[in-house]
Amino acid sequence: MNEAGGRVPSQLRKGVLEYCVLALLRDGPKYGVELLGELAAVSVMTTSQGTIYPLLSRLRREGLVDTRLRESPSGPPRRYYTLTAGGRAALGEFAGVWPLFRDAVDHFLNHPQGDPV
Amino acid sequence: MNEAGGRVPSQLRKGVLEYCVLALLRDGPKYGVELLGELAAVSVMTTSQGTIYPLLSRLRREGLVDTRLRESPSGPPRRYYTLTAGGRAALGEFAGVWPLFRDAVDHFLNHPQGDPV
DNA sequence: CGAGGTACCTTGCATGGCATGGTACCTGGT
DNA sequence: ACCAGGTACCATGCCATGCAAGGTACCTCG
Repeated sequence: MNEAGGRVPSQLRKGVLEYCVLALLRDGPKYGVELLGELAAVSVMTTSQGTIYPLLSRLRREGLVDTRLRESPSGPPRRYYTLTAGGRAALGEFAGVWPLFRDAVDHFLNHPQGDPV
Repeated sequence: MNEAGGRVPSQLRKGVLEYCVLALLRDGPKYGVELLGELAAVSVMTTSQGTIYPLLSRLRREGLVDTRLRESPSGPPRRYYTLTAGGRAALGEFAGVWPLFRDAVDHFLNHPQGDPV
């Protein structure tokens, strides 16, 4: 259990983390641990290696990212992930659905006692 | 696969539907099919009986809702669900986390090429 | 008394986050 | 030469939860 947020965010991240990663890759190639850091910069998105690596493998298997192994200035080689055309398309699809979903949740949360929509 | 939205919304709903239901119950007791209808009023939240009934059973088991069987004016009796204090607390906790989560996703989606936060 | 509508519920599966544990590379100290 | 510690990658197994499919029961109407 994640102490910084508890049980709720873990379920929330389901199906969203994937697209946050794709979004981060718009800015250029990134490697696993780097992505972990950028996600954790927004604390509610903090996750672990046990989440990110299976996720990245899946993205690769589905052709949404390409990978390239590169030497590190200090440490073991890093696997850099780059968006493919398919990845860009998937991200675009999500960007279309997300606002609808977000507003729906806001709607349910913020309209007390039979407020008109 | 849900034709009205595809694979994305189904994963998005995970862990959120529960709180949308709790939010709907703030307005007073509701029964299963009624909740289905109110969720479907926002199309991205459309779901099925196979989702809602296990969910409601779980909420009851966890003490977030109370239930009461009542006769229907026409048809079989309906099981009405009411928020408990625990349910209200869970909803409040979610209402605290959700904006953080929502803004985080917006952040990742909307900040191109190294925009400062 | 059967057909159709309403309503409840269960079973089994698929998805995806997570804890845990393991491997390998590189550097720096002794 | 060797080992400790940091960095980085990856796999296994579990659990929560949405969903399709299928089942039961109540009520009304012809």
